[in-house]
Formats: sequence, structure tokens, C-alpha cells
Amino acid sequence: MTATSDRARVERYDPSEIEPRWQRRWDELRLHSTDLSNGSRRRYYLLTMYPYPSGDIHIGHWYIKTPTDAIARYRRMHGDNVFLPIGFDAFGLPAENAAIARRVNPREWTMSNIDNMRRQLRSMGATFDWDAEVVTCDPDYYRWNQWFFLQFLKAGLAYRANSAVDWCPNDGTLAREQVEGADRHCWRCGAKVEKRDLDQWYLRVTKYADELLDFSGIEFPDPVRIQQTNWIGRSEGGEIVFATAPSDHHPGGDEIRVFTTRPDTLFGATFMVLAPEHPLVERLTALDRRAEVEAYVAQAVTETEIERLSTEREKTGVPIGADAINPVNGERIPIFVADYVLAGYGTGAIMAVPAHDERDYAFAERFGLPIRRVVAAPGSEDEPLDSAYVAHSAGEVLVNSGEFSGLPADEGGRRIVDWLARDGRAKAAVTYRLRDWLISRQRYWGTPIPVIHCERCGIVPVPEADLPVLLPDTVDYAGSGVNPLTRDEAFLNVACPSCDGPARRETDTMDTFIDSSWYWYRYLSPHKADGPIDDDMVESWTPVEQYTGGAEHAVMHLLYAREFTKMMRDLGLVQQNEPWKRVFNQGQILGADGERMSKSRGNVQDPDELVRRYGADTVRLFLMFMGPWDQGGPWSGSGIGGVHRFLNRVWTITLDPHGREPGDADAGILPAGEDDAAARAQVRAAAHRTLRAVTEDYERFHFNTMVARLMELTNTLFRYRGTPIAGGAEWKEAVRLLLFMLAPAAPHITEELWERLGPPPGKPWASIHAHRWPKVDEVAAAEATREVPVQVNGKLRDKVTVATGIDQAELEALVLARDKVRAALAGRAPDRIIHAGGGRLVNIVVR
RNA sequence: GCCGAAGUGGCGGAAUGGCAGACGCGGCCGACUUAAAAUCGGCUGCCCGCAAGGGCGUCAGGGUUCGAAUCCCUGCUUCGGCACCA
Repeated sequence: MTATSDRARVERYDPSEIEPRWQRRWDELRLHSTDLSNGSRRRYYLLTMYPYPSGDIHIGHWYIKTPTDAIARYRRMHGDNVFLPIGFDAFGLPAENAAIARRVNPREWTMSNIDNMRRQLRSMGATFDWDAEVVTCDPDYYRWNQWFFLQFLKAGLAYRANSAVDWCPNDGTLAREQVEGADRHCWRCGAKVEKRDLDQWYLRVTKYADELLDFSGIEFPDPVRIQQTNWIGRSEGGEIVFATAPSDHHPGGDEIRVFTTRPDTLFGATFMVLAPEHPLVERLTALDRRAEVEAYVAQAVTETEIERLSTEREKTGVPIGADAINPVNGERIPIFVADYVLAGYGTGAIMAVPAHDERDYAFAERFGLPIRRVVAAPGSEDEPLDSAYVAHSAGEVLVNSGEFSGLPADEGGRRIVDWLARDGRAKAAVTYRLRDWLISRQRYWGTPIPVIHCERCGIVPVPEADLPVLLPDTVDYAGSGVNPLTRDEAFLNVACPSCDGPARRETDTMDTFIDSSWYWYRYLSPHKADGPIDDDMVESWTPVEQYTGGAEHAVMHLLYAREFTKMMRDLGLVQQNEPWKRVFNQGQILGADGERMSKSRGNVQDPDELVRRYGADTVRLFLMFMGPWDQGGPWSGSGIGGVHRFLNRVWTITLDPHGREPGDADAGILPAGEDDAAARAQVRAAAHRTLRAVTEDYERFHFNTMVARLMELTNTLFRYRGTPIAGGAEWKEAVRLLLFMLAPAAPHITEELWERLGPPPGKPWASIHAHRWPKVDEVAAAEATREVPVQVNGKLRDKVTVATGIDQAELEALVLARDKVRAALAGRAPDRIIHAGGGRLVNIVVR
């Protein structure tokens, strides 16, 4: 072999030729179809959030899906039986918007989008098991939503209630989690959310509030765990019973229950506030107050709540002309109705303690109500208050609190509750912010709720044998957003299953978050016709080992799914308490302008175009290389050329080890001071040290440093290219290790190069992706010498290269003899010499 | 306001108690080329200096430590979440 470039004889790296070819080949070999019944290998269920079929796969999908695929391939190389399914979250609003705007059928719109997205997903070269695909708008899927609903109904976990619900003018009702921001807008369309009184279906998820606070057995990212904890919002305190006082229009004696976290402040209650929706408002309001109270309540209830935009908003409210009696001291205190008290939290009524609550303080100031301090640090009892004193520090005592005065605040609070509890006027109580899950939606494109309204029998569940309740295929929106089911006589009219009389179907459909609350169980038996899930499969494959997806659903999907699994468990359908063992949230890729990518902003990055230009392997690797996976950030394609160059260099060292570049003065020459044997050892050491580090990076999903280390190894090999050791046994070993390490991340180029290298003599070809992950040769990776940084008083002054096993005394002597060290010491004798981290560093301390 | 995450070269980032800036982008210089592209090699935190070398440097200020980007306290900025939750 002459020492000239073989470039002319070596084909160029052409991903557009390689990638489709290997994707077809993998399909033919059924490399990605998981044998779910195979229990001989460790099962590894790797789940990634299924996409909404908006029409196009965008770069954000690549950002979550391709590293997930790298995990799948990495686990397979460890012998695991990996299941990586994919499907589509196919119900939901955009299909209806398209239908209304463009007069297309929602199903057709959705299915054609899915076709396009299947093609795009395949271009990633990901190992999705398409045999397990689930599409939620398929009746074979949504019938089981209906089946679950009927089971929940039987078990008392689903119920219908009339209450004030959050109402979006476009989307109809919303669950509480789907109302966002201080201005209370819809999570999906951004419209301002109103309140309406409606009969709606709920799932009784508050039953699980305490259990949902327990995250043992699942590894969630901390921010998600904290968000869920805050969302569930457990508060401990007491429920106190106040009685109404007799007056000229009312006999008194009605009970008003309030929830408080501060029973220690009970003596400071100087008025009471009921929420506008509180059931006692109407009954207690004095005749001469009626007109004003009704006007206030009417306004508060219909208010779009835009007025609440500012938290600085002045408190409003009106007195209802009745008093309550404070149970601790018999004092009469006036009752107000005010919208700063929420109907849905606690009991919808509060005792107001203006001295120790900011909101009550503001209200008292505005209405000239008394403010009485009942908690103080000792000695400051008489200090005047110019704002609510809410601080909670040790040593506070009760003041102005009758026989409880002088007690520490915490203890005083407990004693007050205990004392009132003796005759049933108080009890310890816990309240949650979490509400039951409102699942009714006034939309066509969702799962019909399987109940029938009969004039004689009331609400009658659809018999299980009649499932699914099919969505009609033809749909006429008549140009408006009103649910077309409400006009569809063929759908509406039905015989009552109970009395056979005329009846009407429920026209509400289910929140699409129902669909996504159990889809990974269905992946395990997507075609099962006699039940939603296959018990054996679920038993052996779930909880899911690893779930990957965005954090934007922290208190929506990620909470609903936990609730759903607990409901399924209570029905005996699954054994586990939690759906997944580990959840990882990747970051979000923003547009180049730092804003969310959206067609309207024109900042969307099209992955198809990048794939055409660089190939899927480059795009995959670039997304992994950009930065930490959980970080995301604004899109910038400026570094993608560097990643593409890296793959070209891998190509070159694999196929053309003896080539030399004319621009390199040192081409073909070993580094100074290295003989053949030393160079061979260097190459092996570099490869095995890289393997050690890269293995660790894969385990921890640190893909950016994984790629960086492979680049380093490639640069090292490039340095030895064209030298006498290139192409030798050690070189070949290093190249093979490089290809193995790169294979999960860049599957096509590594498969191609692996094939071109050819199988070992006498062995048939096998995919690189079926190869076992290599083992580190610790002897080869060991270092013979090490460079030790030398500090004087913590400042770097010199570096010495020593044998790895050198003992401390020897090292010290060596270091102290160095010119630079002696200069830095300037004749002073060392006080201490620190040997850090097993000889990693020496620090000489001198006064 | 409350909860959370984060602030490191021109840029993406690395280092989570021990050599700050790995790796890549960008930039500069060079090789190859008639030329350009591609490719290859070198340099590239800031300041002083011809150089050797020195000083400064991880949002700001303080602290702990032989030693701090990393731990603690105070403050600032950016991003995400919550929205009168009694």
C-alpha cells in the first residue's frame, strides 16, 4: 500500500442512498418487531409520548424521538427485549377546526395526516414497532374508553353533577387543569374562559389525592413532582362550625362551616365571608339587603373573570344583613358575600381574620371592619399593625384570646380545635386544591359518552353489548362550531335500553386526555377484541420502564394517567399503582427567535429538508449534540455542518485508513517520541477509555458528551491515519468499537460501514444493531503516566508528568525541586502539602 | 406575590469540591487547487508584554475550604409553572 490517499477509490458518504436502503432492509428482517411473549430476555418497555396528527412531524418530534430510539438500540445491544411502540393521539380540536374551515371530514383529515406522519417517522430510522400501532379515533380503540367509563360508573368513580364549570366559547367545557394563566384562558385555543352552570360528567379522582402525593416507585423529574404536589395542594387545618345569630328576619341557628389553616387566629375573626355561590346566601340575606346581594351574586357568577386579571384588584363584596356567632367567644360578626372566596375550595366560606391574612386585611380596610391582633411575638403585643401579620416564626404566642392567651401559637391552635371539638363545633380537616376530573366535552371529534337520556328512566348507561357507540361518519358542521351531534337525528334518537321507549343519546364526548391515559396498555394487544387490555401482557410488561416526552403536560397528561391507572387498579384491571417507573422530560426546541415554533410565526424548522441535505444520521446526531437533552433551546442549525463532517471523518478512517491528506505536514508520521508499540497502545487506550465514558453517558442520557467523546476518538484515529500502525489490529479494534458506540445514535452509517468491513472470517453477516455492546479492557485503558497539576496556595504554578503508581513522598520531592514551584515559594517553607483525589493534584500551602 | 429551573468565551456547551472553557460552530493563518468549493493542519477567554512570562476571569456581593463555576447566605437577571386556595 502506497502512502497516498485512497480517496479516489473510496466511495463518498452518501446518506440519501444508504439510509432508505437500510430502512427497507431492517423492515424485511423485522428487526424492530418485538416478540412480546419472549420472556427469556429482560423486558424493557420504552414509551415515548404519541404525537397528535397535526399533519407534519416537526423538529421537536425528532428531538424527543431520536434519542429515545438511541436508548432502544443501546438497550438491545445489552440483550434486552425492547418494546418501542408508536401511535397517534387522533381525537381533538384541530381536526374539527379544519373541518369547519375547509369542509373536510375530520376523519379523512386526520387519517391523511397520519399517513404523512408515518412516512416522516420512518425517515428517522427509528426502531418503532409499527405492528403495535394504536390510533385513538379508531372505534376499536375508543370503544374501550366507553367500556372504562361504564365500569367507572358502576363503581361510583364516574358521576354526573350540576355545577359551575369552566367554559371556553370554542372548546366548551374544560377540566380545571386546562384553564391557564391569571387571565384564565383555554390551554388549547387561548380564548377567555367563562363560568357556566351545567350538568357534566366527572371522574372521582380526588379520591386519590393523598395517594397521588406519594411518588415512591416512580422516578419523576423533580420539577414535575413538585408541580403535581402543588397542584394537588394538600392543606391541613380545621373545620370550624359557626352558627348564625337570630335577627328580626331570621331565627338564627344555621350552621356555617369554614375551613382554616390557622385555627390559632380564631379569636381574631371579626367578620365572615361566603362565596357568591354558597347555598346559604339566599336563605340568610335580609330583606332590605336582597336587591344588592342578588345583583352582586349575579354579576360575580356571570363575570368572565377577566376582571381578575390583576391580583391587585380591589376587593369587592356586600354585607348580607346577617351575623354569625364566633364559637370561641360568642361574639356577633357580620357576614359578607364576596368573590374573593371561592365556592369550589374548602367549604366555600371563611372566617375572616384581617390581622393575620392579607386578603382579609385588604377587605377590612376597604369596609372599615375591626382588625384585632391575636398572634404576636412576646413583647410586641401592642405594636400597631399596618399590614396583615402572617409571618410564622417560632416563639409567637396567642394574645387577646381569652384563656388561650400566652400559649405558643401552634399549640394554642390545636387546643382551640380540641376544645371546640368536644361539642362538635370543630374538627381537624384536610382540604385539597385538586378537583374531580370534568370529562364532558361539547365536541363531535371525540369518544361519545355511552349513556342515554330517557324521559321515563332518566340516565341509562348503554349496555356493554351495544358498544361501541359509533361516531357518525357523515358530519355537517353547517359552518359553525356547535357540536353537530346535537343536530344528528339518526345519532340522537334511540330506544331506551331499559324501557324501550323513545330516548336520546348523550351528545357530549370525552376529554381526549382519557385516550392518552391508558394507550400504552393497549399497545401490548392493539387488536384484542374482547377486552381493552391483555392481562398477561400487562402483567409482564408494565409498569413501563422508561417514558420520554415533554414537561408541558406535568399536571395534565402526567397526572391524569396516574389517576387512571389507580382507577383501573381499583377495578382489578391492573396490579400496579403507577403506570411508569421512570419519566424523562426532554427540553423544548424553540424557533430561532426564541419563541415556540408555530406556522403563524413562520419559525418552524422542517426536518425533511435537513434530512434531504444531510441525512437522518446527521440530524439525529446533531440534535443529541446540541446540548443536554433535558434543556432544549432556540433552534440554530449553524453547527450541523460540524456533525456532518464528523460522520464523514468516521467514514474516512473506516474505509481509508492509509490515506494521507496533502494539507497535513505530519501526515503519516507518528507523534514525536512515540514508537510503533507506544502508538498501538495509545490507540487501544483511547478506544477503551472512550468506551468507558460513552457507556456511562448512554446510561445517563448524556448524549451531548457522548457525541463529543466519539468526536475526540475520531480525531485521535485521524491523527494516526496513514501511519504504519493504521489498519493494524489495534486500529481495527478501535474502529470497530467506534462503530458500536455510534450505532445507537447514527444507525444507518454504522450499519453500512459494518457491512463494508465484512464479518469475521467464517461468520455470516449480522446487523451491527444485533451485536452485543463491547466490554472495556481495563488493562488497555489504564494510564502508565499521569500529568499532575501543582498548585501553590491554590494557584496553578506547574505541571509534572509522573508514573501512575508514584508514592507521595517521591512526588513531593519531585515537585519541590521544580523551578517554577521554587520561584512561587520564594524561599518560604511549605506549611502543608495536600495530595488531592489519589494523586490527581498537589497543592502546597504556605503562609 | 408564591413555587421551580437556570446564569460559564463571539455562539451551542464541558467540567457538580481539585488543571475553567472538553467537543462543536464561528473567526484568523497555512497546505492542496489555475481558482473556488470540499478536504486537511495550526491558532483562537480578556488584558499587559517582542518574548519568556505575568495579571484578570464562570451574573454581583459576602462566607465556608488548603482549594469553589460547583457548597452556604444576600441580591440581580432570564425562563417555566401557579393565580385571592383561607
